[in-house]
Amino acid sequence: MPELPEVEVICRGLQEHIVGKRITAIYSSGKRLRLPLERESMHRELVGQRILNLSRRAKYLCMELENGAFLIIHLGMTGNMGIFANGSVLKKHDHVCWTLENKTELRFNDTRRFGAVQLLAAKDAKAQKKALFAATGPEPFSRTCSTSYLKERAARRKQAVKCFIMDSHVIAGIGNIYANESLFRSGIHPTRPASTLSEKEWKRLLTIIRKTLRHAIECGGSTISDFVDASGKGGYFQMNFQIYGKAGEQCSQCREIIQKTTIGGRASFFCPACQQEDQSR
DNA sequence: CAAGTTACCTGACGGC
DNA sequence: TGCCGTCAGGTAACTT
Repeated sequence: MPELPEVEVICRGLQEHIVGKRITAIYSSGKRLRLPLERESMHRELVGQRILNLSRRAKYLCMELENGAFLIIHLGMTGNMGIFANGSVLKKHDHVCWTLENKTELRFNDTRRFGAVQLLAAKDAKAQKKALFAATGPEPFSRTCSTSYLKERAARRKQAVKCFIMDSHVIAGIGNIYANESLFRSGIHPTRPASTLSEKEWKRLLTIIRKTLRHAIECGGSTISDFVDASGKGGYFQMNFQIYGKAGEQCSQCREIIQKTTIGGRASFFCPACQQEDQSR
């Protein structure tokens, strides 16, 4: 579920509640997440440490501690983070709780446990972090992620453009939903081989990806104000999807019936009129 | 090297 | 009512 905008909103929402606070205790459910939880070292490295900052890279949350350690959190499909009163009743699927000095707790909840909580120990955290993101593509809002960058990366790739923009090694943060939305809004058919997009099309697609992500962040931003107890507030904020999940409905632009297909094993939605398969548009 | 497939996991939902 | 199959999507390891 959480793609770049959701992670960004969670990141911003948590900041004011945790930055500057000291971790006083850690609880974990013992259930396995996508990666094994290093309970011992997490306790050793984090307890007593102040949180310096929280940032986002791709769909990961990166928490930096004053001793130089990092906590890297991925929300997987169903993960969420929230702030709760210390000692309040745990919800089902709360897997990790970091108690803070001000009688609150940061909690990681993840129904399907596709998420992961990774500790980067202080002594080589910088190097580990670098290695972790070595193969990760640029952030969509970064200068590095330019029209020419995308065009060059796509040069010899016959892969569907939808799979291409969802590839985190190419560009960070775009999941199935925003890939569908961005391609629809760009008028590009999702199965078009990535190498066939013109410079002009890449330019439009990049602009629209940025616009779509920014809009989604803004829609989610309204939930920040009441972020305490944010866990459980699922869903995709207030953003209205134009194409995702709309199979059989009329296209908002042309009234054509929206089609559904599978691309790269993922549900894909498109308007056959607005997103022509041949590239002569 | 590119690209396709599978595993990981739970809950919701539809069919019977 | 309940059982079963299917689907949902992020990531990385694996196969082709």
